[in-house]
Amino acid sequence: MTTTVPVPDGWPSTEEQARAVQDELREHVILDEPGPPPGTGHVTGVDVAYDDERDVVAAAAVVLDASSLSLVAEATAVGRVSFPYVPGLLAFREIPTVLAALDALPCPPGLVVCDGYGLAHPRRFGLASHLGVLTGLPTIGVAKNPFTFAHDDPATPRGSTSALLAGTEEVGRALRTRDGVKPVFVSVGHRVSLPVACAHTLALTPEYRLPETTRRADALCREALRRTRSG
DNA sequence: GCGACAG
DNA sequence: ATCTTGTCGC
Repeated sequence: MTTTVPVPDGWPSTEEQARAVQDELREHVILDEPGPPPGTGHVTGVDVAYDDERDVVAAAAVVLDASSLSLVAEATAVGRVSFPYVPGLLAFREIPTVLAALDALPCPPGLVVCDGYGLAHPRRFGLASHLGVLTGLPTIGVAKNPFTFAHDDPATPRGSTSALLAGTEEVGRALRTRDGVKPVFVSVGHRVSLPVACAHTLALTPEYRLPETTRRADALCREALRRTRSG
């Protein structure tokens, strides 16, 4: 079942408004909790796919058992594109529909894994941070690119890390999830520590570079978008 | 001022 | 993100 969502009332309509929202909500991020132990409970991946031509966005939330990585539940939602893509303001484009997909789940999500950044953000409030503050859930961000941040190449073996740096501040880590393959970029969202976020990411990558959560959420939201086009 | 820039 | 064929390899 796919739920349909409108753009929320009061949603920012300018970049200036959106940045002001980030500056305000940032105060509510919790950074001093370790987060759920890797391999226990639920882990949920969220992702979105777009059809800018038709102004449609589809989101998916996929709940896995953290220990076996088997499917527990999944939900999708479709909505209107709520913001243009602006680097640093990605959350305003994705969050309304992602929230609807999470709400449609029949069980608690546990840790939420986002496709993008949390703390590693120009104002230290990326998608994962934003989603965490709005839901109260523990969240992390796992991105495929280093954005504007600096990093050294991690050593070759899976599990190797290097700091993601904004100046001298460590805002995340480059984490090698497969031997010799381009690393992913992990940052903290809400209520999870950086070492625990990296441990979760490793637990979610037994076979591929990207976490099973995001792989499955990606496949599901694309399928939901296709159903929107044909049905 | 110019370019770069998560998805 | 999305547009897109074949191709090399496990």
